[in-house]
Amino acid sequence: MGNVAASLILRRDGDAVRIVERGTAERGTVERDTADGDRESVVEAADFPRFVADREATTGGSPPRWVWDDTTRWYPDLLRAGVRVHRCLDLRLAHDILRRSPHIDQRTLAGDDLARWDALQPTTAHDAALFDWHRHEEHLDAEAEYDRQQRAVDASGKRGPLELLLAAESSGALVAAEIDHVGLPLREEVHERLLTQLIGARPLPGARPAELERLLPEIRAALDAPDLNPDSPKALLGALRSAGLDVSDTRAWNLQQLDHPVIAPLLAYKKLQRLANANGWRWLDTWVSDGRYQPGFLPGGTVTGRWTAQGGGALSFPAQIRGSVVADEGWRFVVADVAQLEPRVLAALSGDRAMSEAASESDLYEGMVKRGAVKTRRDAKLGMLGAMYGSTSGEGGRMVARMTRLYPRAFGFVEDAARAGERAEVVETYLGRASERPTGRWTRALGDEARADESRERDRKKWGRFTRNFVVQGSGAEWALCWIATLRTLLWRIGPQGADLELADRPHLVFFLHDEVLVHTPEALADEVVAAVRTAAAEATRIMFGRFPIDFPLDVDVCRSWADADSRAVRMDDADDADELDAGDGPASG
DNA sequence: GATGCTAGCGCC
DNA sequence: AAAGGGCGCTAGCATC
Repeated sequence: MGNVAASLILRRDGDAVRIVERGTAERGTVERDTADGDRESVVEAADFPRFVADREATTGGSPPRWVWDDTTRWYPDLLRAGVRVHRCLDLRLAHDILRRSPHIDQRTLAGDDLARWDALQPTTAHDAALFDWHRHEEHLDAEAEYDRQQRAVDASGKRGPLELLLAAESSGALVAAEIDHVGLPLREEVHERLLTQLIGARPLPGARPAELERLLPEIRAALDAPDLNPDSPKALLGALRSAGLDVSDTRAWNLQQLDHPVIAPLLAYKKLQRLANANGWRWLDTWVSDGRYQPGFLPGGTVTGRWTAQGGGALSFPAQIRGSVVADEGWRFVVADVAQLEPRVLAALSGDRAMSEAASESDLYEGMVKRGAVKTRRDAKLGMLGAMYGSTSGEGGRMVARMTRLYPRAFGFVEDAARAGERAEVVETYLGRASERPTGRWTRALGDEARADESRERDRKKWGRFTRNFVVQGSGAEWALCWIATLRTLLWRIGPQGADLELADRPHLVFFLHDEVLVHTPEALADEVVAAVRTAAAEATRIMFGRFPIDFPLDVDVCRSWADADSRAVRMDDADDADELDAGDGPASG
């Protein structure tokens, strides 16, 4: 990720910020740069944003790296002050990764405040309002932790991949903070109109929306259950059974198979009720203001390294309401997603040439069909999903068995990961994020003495499916982090340059969803943004996999509304299997 | 009234 | 007999 001119290690000290500047004569070493020496300065909190802005502006070509305990404790304030940084090292996120890594000598990370670093949690907008800004972290010694981490990584034997992982993770933290800062453009009036069309006008507090109120008597009549509340799964299940329907749960997919007058209105009701609950008026009031939705992204929130979000449901933003996401006047969205990210990552991490050859097609599954490996796209997909999730029976299981002969390296790779998990071993992503160790009931299930017990055997298999998927999902998340980190840097160079131009004035990332990004950009710069998105993907591939031949083709759309980014929909229409497999197109694959 | 759990469904 | 991974979020419901 380029040469680092200097690391500036930050620590809050009362109402001031103490900054230790460490030259890095030799990248990654802990030795102090004797030519330059450590410089320590103390800056009043009020002057800190300007200090950062100056350093960002004056370090010609080689911006500093800000080393801080936790991006969520530093960066939002800077962004509010109009200051953006090029790069950082997030010690909290790095600590989490290193603490789990089997390549790290954990003694190297041990310090007086180890437990505090272990327990350090990101702050949220909610916390920020509750707690004084330096209450939690003022005693955390970033300099000591930084030194420990550097030593640990240097001695790990995996320095290159781990440094890349920590850099990518840290860049992700910057992206997340920036997205939360600017927000996703979402027009309240469009959303309200959409809700009104689908479920009726905004109801009075406590009342059901009109469309639900309309469906309710139909459902009750069809089941001869005049007081039924369909929102109660228990009551609904009872009513369905009383009506003579043979059901064991009330899932929509199961109800769909049944032939009964209640099914149509009930499924319609469930669908609309879900929308009203998850993304209705209350959601709008809570999470959207002044035309912006703030997703509350938490980088590294998942064991596999995928992000999570808190509160607003950002990671399950329904396709149904993406029409509310509308670019500003004179602006556009550039929407890009990767087709079959995880299968492609698997081909590369296992070094499976046959699979990477099939991946030279924009549709990996068609590539397999075209090369005669499988008969239909549907078969290819069932087999790939089965391999990544651990199907053992049914069509998926059969395809896994067949395709294992065609792609022994890729299929063997996930198989090995599953076996390792079943033996209670830790598995790793491509860059070295380690899976958590089994605890609690899992420890018992994975012990040697557990062999004969059926329920423990089930648990053992389940843990194997987790580690099987971990290596693929986690490595896919790493590719995606490299992608958005590079894209973020490229976007900053597009369009007019100037210190007075803030993030929201330029092309900027507004959403990230595992394998998909949204960039909000002035219309005139959209073509440049499209090129940047593609360049960043190619660069991510090179950074991760070097010369191994693997393609990560993107579907890119320039549009006014997220709903108009229809490459995904078109591809699913073309497919012969959109309805047979789960609602999406597989894991983070499009 | 607060808390923790499950069922169900949304996303990848 | 069947056996697909990772999440968040809501309402309902049991419990304290």
